[in-house]
Amino acid sequence: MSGPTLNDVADAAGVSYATADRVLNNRGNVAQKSIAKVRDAVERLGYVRNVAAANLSRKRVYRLAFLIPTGSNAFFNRIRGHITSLADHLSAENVTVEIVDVSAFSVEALHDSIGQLTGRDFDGVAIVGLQSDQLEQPLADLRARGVHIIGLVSDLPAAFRSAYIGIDNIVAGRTAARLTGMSHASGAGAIQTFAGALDAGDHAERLQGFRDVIAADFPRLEILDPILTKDDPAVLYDAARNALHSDPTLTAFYNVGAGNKGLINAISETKGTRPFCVLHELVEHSHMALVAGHIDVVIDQRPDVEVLRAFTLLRALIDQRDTPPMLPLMPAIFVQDNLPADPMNNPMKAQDT
Amino acid sequence: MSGPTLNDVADAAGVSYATADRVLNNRGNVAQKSIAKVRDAVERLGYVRNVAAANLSRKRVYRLAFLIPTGSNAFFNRIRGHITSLADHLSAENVTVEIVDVSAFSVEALHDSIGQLTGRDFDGVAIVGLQSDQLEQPLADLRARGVHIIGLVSDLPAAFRSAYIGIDNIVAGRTAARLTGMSHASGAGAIQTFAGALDAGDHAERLQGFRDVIAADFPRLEILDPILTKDDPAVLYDAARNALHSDPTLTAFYNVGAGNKGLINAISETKGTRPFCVLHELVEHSHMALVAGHIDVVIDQRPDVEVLRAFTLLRALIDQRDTPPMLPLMPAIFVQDNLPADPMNNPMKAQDT
DNA sequence: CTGAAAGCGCTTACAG
DNA sequence: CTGAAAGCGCTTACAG
Repeated sequence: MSGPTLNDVADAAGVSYATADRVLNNRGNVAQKSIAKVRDAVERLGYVRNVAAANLSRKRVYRLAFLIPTGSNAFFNRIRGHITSLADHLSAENVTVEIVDVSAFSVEALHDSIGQLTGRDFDGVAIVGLQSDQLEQPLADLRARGVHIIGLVSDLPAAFRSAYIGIDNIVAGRTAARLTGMSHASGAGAIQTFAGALDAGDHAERLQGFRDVIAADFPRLEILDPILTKDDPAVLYDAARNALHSDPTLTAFYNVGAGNKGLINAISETKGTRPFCVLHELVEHSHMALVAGHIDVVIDQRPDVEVLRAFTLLRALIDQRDTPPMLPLMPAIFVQDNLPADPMNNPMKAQDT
Repeated sequence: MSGPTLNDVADAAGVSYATADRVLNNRGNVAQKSIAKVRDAVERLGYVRNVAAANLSRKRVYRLAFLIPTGSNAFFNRIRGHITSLADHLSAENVTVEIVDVSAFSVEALHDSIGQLTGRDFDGVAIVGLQSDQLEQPLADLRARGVHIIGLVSDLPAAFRSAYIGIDNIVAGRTAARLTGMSHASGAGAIQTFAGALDAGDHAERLQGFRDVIAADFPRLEILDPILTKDDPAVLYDAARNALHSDPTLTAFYNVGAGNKGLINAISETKGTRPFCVLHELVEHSHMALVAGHIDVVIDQRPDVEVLRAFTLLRALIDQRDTPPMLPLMPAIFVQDNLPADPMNNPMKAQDT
């Protein structure tokens, strides 16, 4: 069962255990001839290292940090919850994690936070990033210390992180459009869109995916220009209320950004029929709105899966293992009937994708 | 970081390492007084056993078996694929798995297969079950040998297995109904349903969930009685073709069962508009049909997650650990835009829910 | 450049 | 009922 051990390899190669270990872990200081013999033996025996044993021996500790935007944003609170709950689970496997709060949307704040990480002796960090070359220097410094870096939910400058974990926002927008289109049964309609800001990459991308699908497959639907909300519930509330009252021809609402509480409140105060309503991220209030029938569809990026993948990836990176193949993450569609039982939607074992 | 070890516990309790171990693992033969002292020390120190070290030491091997229905059923082929790919991953952790083929839908065949397992020295088995008291005897025998048993996808008599992993089919049917209803934009319509057979519990349940939602929230939609297909693509093909030609008032198709290839073929041969179409299980042909626009929605039970959970649960059971909390599995909704990149939809780490 | 040895946190005989 | 010791497969000083 257990396959050959390093001992078997060393024997087969005719070298000592220590030497076999050296070539396997590229510790250097080994004669070419020995390297060849060991490599050969590994090949022949099909040796595969026992990671559990290795970690036990090494007393490997994984010191991880997550840089997460602060604020009352329900989505990031959910992310926080997933991190803590997984960290809890993983404390038995010698991983410790620290969640570092960063001012949302501020390049400067992020720059400084990354800088502060540098002295801290972390092994790996996951960062909810921004696209700005101002971040390159602190990221490079961090990396120079041997810290592994990945982007989470929102990417960092690509050359300065080992991987990115997040959904494709164009796909998320397309998915929203598909369901919105469906809901019109090939009838005509007008869709009011909302966005936080259009210079933030992800909102623009979602909107674009949305437009692409509507244009291609639902040509009878008109998309009204997005109302910009700064993701502020109060702005959403006013805008939605106003749209609801002043434009009875609207057949759908689509908010690509946050601040949904305001949108939901505006809808719930309206009597009679309402527009078909799609928004992003399953959090407590969107969950409740789905159940109450105030909205129809939530497109969710599965933060539980994202967090789980972040841990898996970071550990693999730290162990210098091949990183497991990470398929693109696809957004999940929720209606009121397939809602997860647990409001936190906990990663159980999480194990599940 | 690493917390207290059993050594610390033994010291604190004033007993030997071996004795501490005995009470922790309930090996018996320990004085009440010692037990109390150890329990107390564990409590005080917050000791938590290092599973990796335990397994390393024990040379624990997990011999698992999966009993899966044979046949060309694409869904079960997908299940098989997930099992093999995960098994591959887990071979490094000393788990071996054998997939045992069983004739589909046959209580006798299942009875015999379970019987044959009894001599085989497995530690845990996952069985795609049937509800029949004929299975109780062989299950009881198997269990008497210390084999852990769980139901997978379709349950066994509940008293004779430790857990069941599968979706709630009523929920699956409700979800299908929600999307079907949505697609009518509060217009009227008529839905042709298809089912393999109505005595098979899961089909009846899906249909019921479907009916419940339509009746409650989409009263203008009429549900036609299901055409029974035995999940045979040829039957589906003929029935769908016939319905398409003879009843132009149909606005939707819903197949609760398998045999979708036939349904898809019938639709793809039809010119002009077609009914809105919802079916179950994402497999190669339903995936392609979604992409091609022959169907609109696939409700999927996430076999990757199910298989992953089966492994996790079986190992926990075998280790006599508390089984991780398993939230009810919710069906996933796929449209052509949020389809997984990998046709096999591999459980990466799978880790994800 | 190479080896022998201790130790990671546990389990499993074995001997009292 | 209790303990001392070997061993699981590795890594890490330490000594050549």
